[in-house]
Amino acid sequence: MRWSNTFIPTLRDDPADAEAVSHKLLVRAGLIRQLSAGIYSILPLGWRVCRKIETIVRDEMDKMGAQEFRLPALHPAELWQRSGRWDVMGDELFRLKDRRGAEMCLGMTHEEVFASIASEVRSYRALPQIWYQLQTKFRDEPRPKSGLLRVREFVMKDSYSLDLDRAGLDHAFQLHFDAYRRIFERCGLAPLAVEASSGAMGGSESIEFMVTSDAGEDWVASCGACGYAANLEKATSQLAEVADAAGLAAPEEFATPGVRTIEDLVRFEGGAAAEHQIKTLVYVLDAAGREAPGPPSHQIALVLLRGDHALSEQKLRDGTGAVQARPAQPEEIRAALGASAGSLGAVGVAGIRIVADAALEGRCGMTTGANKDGFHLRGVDVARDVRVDAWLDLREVRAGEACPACGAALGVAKSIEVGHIFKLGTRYTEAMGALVQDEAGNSTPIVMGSYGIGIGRVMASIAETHHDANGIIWPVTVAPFEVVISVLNPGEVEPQEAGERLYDALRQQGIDVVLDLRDERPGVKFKDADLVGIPYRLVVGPRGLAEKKVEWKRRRDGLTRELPLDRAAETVAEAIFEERR
RNA sequence: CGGGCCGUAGCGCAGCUUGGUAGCGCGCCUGAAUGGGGUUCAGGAGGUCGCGGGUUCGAAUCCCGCCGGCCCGACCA
Repeated sequence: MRWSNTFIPTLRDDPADAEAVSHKLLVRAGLIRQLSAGIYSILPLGWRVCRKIETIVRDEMDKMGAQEFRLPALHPAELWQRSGRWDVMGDELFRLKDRRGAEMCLGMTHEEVFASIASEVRSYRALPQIWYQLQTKFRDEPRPKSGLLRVREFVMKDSYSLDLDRAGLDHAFQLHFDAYRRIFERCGLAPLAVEASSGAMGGSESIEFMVTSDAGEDWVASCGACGYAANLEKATSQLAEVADAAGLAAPEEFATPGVRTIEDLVRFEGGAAAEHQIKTLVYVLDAAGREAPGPPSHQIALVLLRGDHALSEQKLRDGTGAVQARPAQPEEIRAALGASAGSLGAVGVAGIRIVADAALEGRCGMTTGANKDGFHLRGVDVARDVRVDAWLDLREVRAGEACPACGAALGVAKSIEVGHIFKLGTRYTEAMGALVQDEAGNSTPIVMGSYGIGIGRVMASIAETHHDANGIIWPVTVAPFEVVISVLNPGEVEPQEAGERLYDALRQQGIDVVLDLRDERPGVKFKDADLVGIPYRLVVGPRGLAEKKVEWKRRRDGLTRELPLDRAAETVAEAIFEERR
């Protein structure tokens, strides 16, 4: 390609509405343009990067024996109604009607479609299968942000494993785990594989691939000592024992005028330290759970935590089976408990579901609200005074707490989710009637797994982690071009011809090269090459040409060498072959 | 969905308080010089001032409504 007739609209200024580094750089370097909130056009340079990422993904998928499909993006409502997700997915599912008024939606993922196709698999002998596609997903995110990191329309590699049993699923899951490792590594990323919540997807086990970055939106707890890593939605830690004072014979009410928060009560004369308080939160859960179809019903629940602990809403959802969980409104709280936030407690409460964090188990001498505005109870013995329906892990882990595996201090870092793999089980295959006959002739639902990688998010994550003050620094494996030849005096015959010869020679070696013959000042070409992030630059200018040499510069670290003109193509090609892997 | 900020040329912005024929920088086009890190000079093109309504002799500017975008929060497979 020639730079002059390739559409590379670089910008000098950061776009005003961009915050994330990758957003600024991808726009400035001319890879993407925004069309609407969370909707982006991929420009030629961006598309080159995406295609290289896709090629790596396809290569690794094909290596595990997966077969590529192309499924529709437009789905009939009926499909989603069958799995129950039509009601569960809420506003995130783009819904529309066709001309006859039939309800449809745009696919946010493809478990339903693949499972319905899988219903044509009738015999265990046809298993296992791994099916995949690269295709556009639509999710009406409440808040798109950070350029390509969180969007409403994006391309995903999604794959689905079909197996006769759990052991088969475990194997397919492991194949994906290993393939994902290689894919990200080849893209220049080193994501952490972390335990994650499966959320509304359902299933028994899931692992996210997380790239540490401030632009990320998930928090990951990880242990530098033993390698334990988990999304904060799932992470646990070891807690130090708290010594309780001898309890009272019964809870004792005391006046606490003006006390509204845990902190207030810590400071209050006759109050209690936070770890000796019970935090009482009121939540509204949809009780239907994820198995039952139809619109969910709602239920008030009390959520109890140690005073100094924070609730993880995802753990609450996971622990209770709720799909939605939201804090109750003040009126709902008053109706349920007869008091307002600040004086709430679970002692003596009947007829309301009570879930408690495991850290409260066996505690006594605790202080909590009395369900009477301006009053609290002290001397509460949890086992004796509170009717707990379920003990759950509800607490959000904090940095510095002890690793559950080895006891070392956990770190917590912001991360971008670039991939997620799920062991789904039989939820979708049962719903879609994807049953096979096993060896004994019994009909049994296919066991399914699902696995996703966001292509655009991978591209943005690379930009997010590979850049400097001058622009992006693409790894050779995904770079829009591997080499740029900057000809400094394009108006003169000799440099131009030298540039063209180099260009032809590199093309012949199979190198992805762009020739910059634009009538621009050298500085402009250098700035553009750096901004766009091309890994290698060859400079053909009068200075070197006088000695039959060209300058070879590596973007990554600025390493510069003089190469003899007649050997340059060969030398550069060798270096690139080395880095392609 | 709650809170905040913002829509003026391809990009970045000023003008709005105090209404009077729309401006700056970059980029773009033409010409000249220059030629190893966004060079310089001269000339030029380009705008329904987000949309609709109102007030006014007159609205980018004041008022009302709507739409769109960004950030924080809620939410998020």
